[in-house]
Amino acid sequence: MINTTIDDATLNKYEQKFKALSDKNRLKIIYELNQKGKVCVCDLTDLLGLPQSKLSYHLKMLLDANIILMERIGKWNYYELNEEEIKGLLSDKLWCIFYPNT
Amino acid sequence: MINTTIDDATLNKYEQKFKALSDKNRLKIIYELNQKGKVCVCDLTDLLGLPQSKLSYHLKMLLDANIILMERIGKWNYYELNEEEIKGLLSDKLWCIFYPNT
DNA sequence: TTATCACATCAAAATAAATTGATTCGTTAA
DNA sequence: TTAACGAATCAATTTATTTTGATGTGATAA
Repeated sequence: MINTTIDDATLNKYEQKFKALSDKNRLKIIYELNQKGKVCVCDLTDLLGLPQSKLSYHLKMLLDANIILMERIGKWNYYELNEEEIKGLLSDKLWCIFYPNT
Repeated sequence: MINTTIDDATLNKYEQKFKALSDKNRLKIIYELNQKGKVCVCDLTDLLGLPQSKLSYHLKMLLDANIILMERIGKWNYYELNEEEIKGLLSDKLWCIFYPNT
């Protein structure tokens, strides 16, 4: 057997993605985005009861990991799940538990 | 629509599992365990070039998250992947990229 | 029995991530 | 224009995680 190894770029990439998923606030954000679809930050602060700067911080973690997508419309920033990315990452079983609306 | 929510125990559980996956050392451990099957700690220190206490720390993270399993045989501790758990967590696509021997 | 091996655990230090409140920036409404 | 709004960003602090080296523990071999 060839002694295969795993390249650093791949490790970094998945480290980042799992880090993004490894926080209760962010898991709740993902849950809410699945429930509501495309949501602006001001609505998410209400839904989650988080202060704005904290929410922005966590949204950025998820955005940088490509787990969510952003679209600016006027003065609102709308966020939604990047379903393709999430499905490439998580099992069907987990998707069903976590994201029951799909 | 009923305003469903997600319970705290579930959030805690997945937070822990994703945290366990969100570290390069631990991703490498998982990769090696997949390559080699059941491996004792002393062999893993060689394979990964990590000091023993550091390796023990990361193995504990993975063990606590139920991502790996341990068996003590004589004075050796053998670790292996908990494949069932991992497959319940990660997508097939990711499994293939990360764990090419299955 | 004692020495050694394989490993876990511990306490301290170093590093990283999250929280907070304030500030800034672009957009729109007055 | 300017005031207000929606949201990002920043600096300081708090909190959590990781690393390190040392010590402890149970199993085996001498």
